[in-house]
Amino acid sequence: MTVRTRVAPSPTGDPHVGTAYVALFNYCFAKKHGGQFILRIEDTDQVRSTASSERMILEALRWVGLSWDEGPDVGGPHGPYRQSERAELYQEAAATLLDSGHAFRCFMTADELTEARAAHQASGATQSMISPYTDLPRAESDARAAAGDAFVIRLRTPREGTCVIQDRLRGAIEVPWDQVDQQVLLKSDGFPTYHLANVVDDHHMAITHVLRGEEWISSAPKHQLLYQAFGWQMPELVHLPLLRNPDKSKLSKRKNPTSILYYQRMGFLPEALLNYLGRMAWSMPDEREQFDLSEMLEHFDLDRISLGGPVFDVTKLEWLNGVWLRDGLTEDEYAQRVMDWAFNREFLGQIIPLVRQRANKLTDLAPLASFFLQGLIDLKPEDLQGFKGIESDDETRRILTWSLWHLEALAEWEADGIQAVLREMAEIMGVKLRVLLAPFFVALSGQRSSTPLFQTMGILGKDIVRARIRHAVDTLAPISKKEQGRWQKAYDQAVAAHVAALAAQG
RNA sequence: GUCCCCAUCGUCUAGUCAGGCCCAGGACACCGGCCUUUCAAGCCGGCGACGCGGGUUCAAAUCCCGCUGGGGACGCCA
Repeated sequence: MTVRTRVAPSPTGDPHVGTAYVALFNYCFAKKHGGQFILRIEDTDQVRSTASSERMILEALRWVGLSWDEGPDVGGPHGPYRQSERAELYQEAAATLLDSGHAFRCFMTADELTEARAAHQASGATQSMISPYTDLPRAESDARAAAGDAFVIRLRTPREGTCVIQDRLRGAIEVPWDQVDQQVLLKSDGFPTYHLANVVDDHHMAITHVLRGEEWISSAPKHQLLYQAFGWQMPELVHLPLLRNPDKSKLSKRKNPTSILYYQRMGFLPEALLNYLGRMAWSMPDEREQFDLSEMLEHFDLDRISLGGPVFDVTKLEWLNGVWLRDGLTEDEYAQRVMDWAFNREFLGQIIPLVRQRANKLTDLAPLASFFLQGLIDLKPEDLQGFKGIESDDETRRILTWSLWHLEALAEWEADGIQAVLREMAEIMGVKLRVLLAPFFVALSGQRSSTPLFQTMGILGKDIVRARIRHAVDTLAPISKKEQGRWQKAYDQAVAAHVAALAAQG
């Protein structure tokens, strides 16, 4: 049997380093065994999936040096490789489960569900919740469906006994069945959830081994149940430890830059980033720190995976990147990398229009544009003090923090959208736009005035902006847990009040 | 709260499955020194961990149990 693995990112945001980490291990495992590595796009969330996210994820994975044998861009014998294009397959699968009694229709509305969940929680129940439609006779269920009542299809789960799943790294894992919920398999929009789609696709794509994040362990019983219901052979499960923030929680963009694009923009080499990800939970037999993909592949062994969740330590990544920069490249290659990174037509082309009116000589460009080429900006508290219209450090910190939160909601990171969001923020906070913006100039460029802010932010990119703003806030004073909670509440209320006011206006 | 996973320096880890070679090795960071016109880089040195308690054993970082701690899941997200 040929080993076949896959990585299945969801195109709902920026390319995540965790995706590259999981992809790397899947790639190495498949290739080590002479097998194939597949890339599949899990875009069953109609609301959040975007084409641009998918494009960025593919580009980012290629950038770090990964490639796949089958995927939406390269095709393959088991396509299509985008779940939104495989809808029929899941519908059929769901119908099969309905007929075999392994699944049932649930007619609860979203509101009913929310209420039931609250009641369930309040009751102090220690078992998973059960739908009132679990045992609705099939004829009645069919009748309601035919009448046009909205429904989802849920998995019928055993209520007694213990489920045993096998994890390649951990051995047997036992989960009481009464803890396993009646997972929605098909949503009311007719699209499958991850759970159904992933089982159906892994089977049809002949996936033999699933290397995925540890966060999936708790849904493994449901997946196993599905394989059994379909009468399919289940792939071997390998749950990888999760990448962590410095505080040990699951790596998240609120606490740490997680986008591959950020590390690219910050001047990390793809080889170094991939090398570093290969050092997460894994080590070379001789413990060497620097290695490339082919070397990792040569020595890859699942048994060398350690199970403690590794903290993604940017400082060590920086050191490793330095090693690559110093020892891994010839001078010509180095020069080429610098050009690829920022000294190219495309990147300079974005910056030139912003600086040319402000410069009399080419030498004027360096001081005007240097911050486009920097990482974090070195700031002293005084740099962020004495703004007209701002009374205190806390006000500055709040302006920056709230604005950052507000910007998170932006679907597409470009100047016009950024402008709209910040204008709205000024209104919400009841300050003039120019007052609100003043700290941004310093936080982002280190100077009181610079190139036009919104366009500048667009070019810098979401992650650099986020990192610099956070750094500026920290320069004045790090946000304490208490403050975080208080501000979040106040922010939510202010936004709600603003929305209400707008609605009242008509 | 319930269930599940995990546990070696601050961080990444070797060693754990096949107990003795480990009063625990390497790397990052930090501190000190050497080199050097400066700063880096490099080299040398220092600091620093088997979470706790019970067992099993001649012998435990390694095996077993409990506790504690950390993490994850509990969505018509993935």
